Amino acid sequence: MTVTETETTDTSADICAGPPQGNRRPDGADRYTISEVAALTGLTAHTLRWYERIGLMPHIDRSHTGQRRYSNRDLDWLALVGKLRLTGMPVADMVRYAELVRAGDHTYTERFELLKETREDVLARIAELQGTLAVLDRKISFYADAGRALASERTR
Amino acid sequence: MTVTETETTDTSADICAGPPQGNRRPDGADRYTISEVAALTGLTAHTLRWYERIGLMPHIDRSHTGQRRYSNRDLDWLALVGKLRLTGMPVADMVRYAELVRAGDHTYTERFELLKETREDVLARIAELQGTLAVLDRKISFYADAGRALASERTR
DNA sequence: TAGGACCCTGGAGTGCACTCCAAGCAAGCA
DNA sequence: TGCTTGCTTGGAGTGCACTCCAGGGTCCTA
Repeated sequence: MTVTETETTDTSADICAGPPQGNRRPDGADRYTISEVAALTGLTAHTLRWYERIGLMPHIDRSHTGQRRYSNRDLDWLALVGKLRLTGMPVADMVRYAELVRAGDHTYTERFELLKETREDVLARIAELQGTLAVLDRKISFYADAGRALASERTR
Repeated sequence: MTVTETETTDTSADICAGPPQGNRRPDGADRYTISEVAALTGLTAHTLRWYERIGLMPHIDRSHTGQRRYSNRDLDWLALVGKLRLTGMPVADMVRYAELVRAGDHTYTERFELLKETREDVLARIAELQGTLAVLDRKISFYADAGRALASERTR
């Protein structure tokens, strides 16, 4: 049995994926230029090349003249990277994950652990934000009350 | 009527305030040194001085020899700043808010708007994170299934 | 009154995640 | 054939949020 990242192909369950990365080409005809991928992902061409340089991308296929040709699979990987980036995960950690994927099946457990840790981080982050939301809501209602008091002062 | 930030004194409703900023001194005896505030807030003394330099803090009281003496009110402000920082609000925006507070009552509406915008940002951020959580959960269960398959393969 | 811990300042340095640049090659079109 | 547009590279530059340093003053305790 082989544990690969092919499952990233399933993006059907994605909720609120940033910029709509709609018009994909069917598998087999999926050879996107860097600027097409930039448009599709919302990243700049600069950033895409940089991701590759630091090892965050698998080796991208090239045209006969050396230009990058991205596949649907590369797009899936970028979608995952985008999600992980949203969690605030440092790029270095994402590179580590990419290395594990490249290294093959024996890194399976480590990947699993990394994902579970990330999940915990995300839950903690959500809790933090909800705490902040509570503070914000108290302040907002304070200002709203003050606003009403000010208004009634004017009409008095 | 005066709309000040005295309401920040009420921290009773704070949920999950980062490092427990418990042992405060009673109002009137609240003259903390910079290192005490550092311990209380989890910020470094460097960062506290830097916050002051960029205008993120009100003017901090000084001892007769020029050393900073923070008050409970300063601590409250720092708690709010900490919350806003958690939302990912840029420091420049927090400085803007601080300026509005310093400027007085006539900035009331602007502050209100800023808080409401921030609230929207936080809600959007939470939604994003929940989207990421969904992706993470799918991947995690994929790995868990793969793990079970691998295990049953071994016992076969 | 000596020593060590703490505090002050302006300015320089750090780490991260991009972001841009210069110089050159390649493809499509008038 | 020239022009425009897009792609290539290594390396340098940017903006943010700290983080640290040098050189000096202050506080407290023995």
